[in-house]
Amino acid sequence: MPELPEVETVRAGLEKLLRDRPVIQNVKLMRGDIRFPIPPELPKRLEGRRFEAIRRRAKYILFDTAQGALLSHLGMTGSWRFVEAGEEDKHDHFYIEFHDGRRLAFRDPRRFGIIDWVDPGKEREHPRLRSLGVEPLDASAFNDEFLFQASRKRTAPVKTFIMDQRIVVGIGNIYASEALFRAGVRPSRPAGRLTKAECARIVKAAQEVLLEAIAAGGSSIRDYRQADGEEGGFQKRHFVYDRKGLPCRICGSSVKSRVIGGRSTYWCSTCQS
DNA sequence: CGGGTTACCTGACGGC
DNA sequence: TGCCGTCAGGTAACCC
Repeated sequence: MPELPEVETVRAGLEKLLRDRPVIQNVKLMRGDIRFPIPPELPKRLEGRRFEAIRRRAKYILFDTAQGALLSHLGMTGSWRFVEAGEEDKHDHFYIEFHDGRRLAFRDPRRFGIIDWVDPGKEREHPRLRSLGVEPLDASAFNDEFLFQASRKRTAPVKTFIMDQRIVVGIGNIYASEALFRAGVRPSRPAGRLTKAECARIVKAAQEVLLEAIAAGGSSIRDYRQADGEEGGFQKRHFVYDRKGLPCRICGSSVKSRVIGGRSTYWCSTCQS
């Protein structure tokens, strides 16, 4: 579900809402049965501490404390939300209760999310973080030369390639289709046959679409909400995603869709080659 | 190693 | 109304 813009929106929202750095009074584990079990020692790591900073790496959010960090991935349906009395849900996996009386819940109906603990100084070797590729908004790392070199001899479709988190992080199923539309490159093109110029267009398009989506608060298709509960607004500005059979917003021809790499993929066969 | 498929889960939606 | 099939912002574990 959430890709880089949604995760970044949630991170920024949490950072703002927790700016006064309230002390964590207690952590209540409700159910630990997500993809990988929630570490049972989470409460003792967090209680009595405060979040010194809230950062993002790829689609992960890191909540820094003085003695390590809480790591979260939202999977498809994960969310962080402040929950008032009476707003509890059976899909709440744990609550973080602050001294000021607020209660932050990690909610994840489909349970594809990840919660883990990162020991101080061990970020680079953490199993979930160590194989991640470059940040797409880091222009010094994600550029035409990088994408061109990384894609040589790769036969996978370019859409699958740019969604590979070991290459470049943060791009998921929505923004892969949207970026390739803007770049004028068909998603089925073998990555290894992209020209340098096409790589440059893909990099620029991906950075633009991610930044615009962040500015709009992300895309709310189904579950996703910002940290304050509001919907994102970028879904209104999708050119192709979820628009099968509808007219291309540029040329009017019917938007195409088929499964590539196991994921629904959208493109305009007139605008993209 | 690269590339392809399957599995993990719940809930929403459309067709009958 | 209800039942059933399909699909969903992701990723890890397999297989070849």
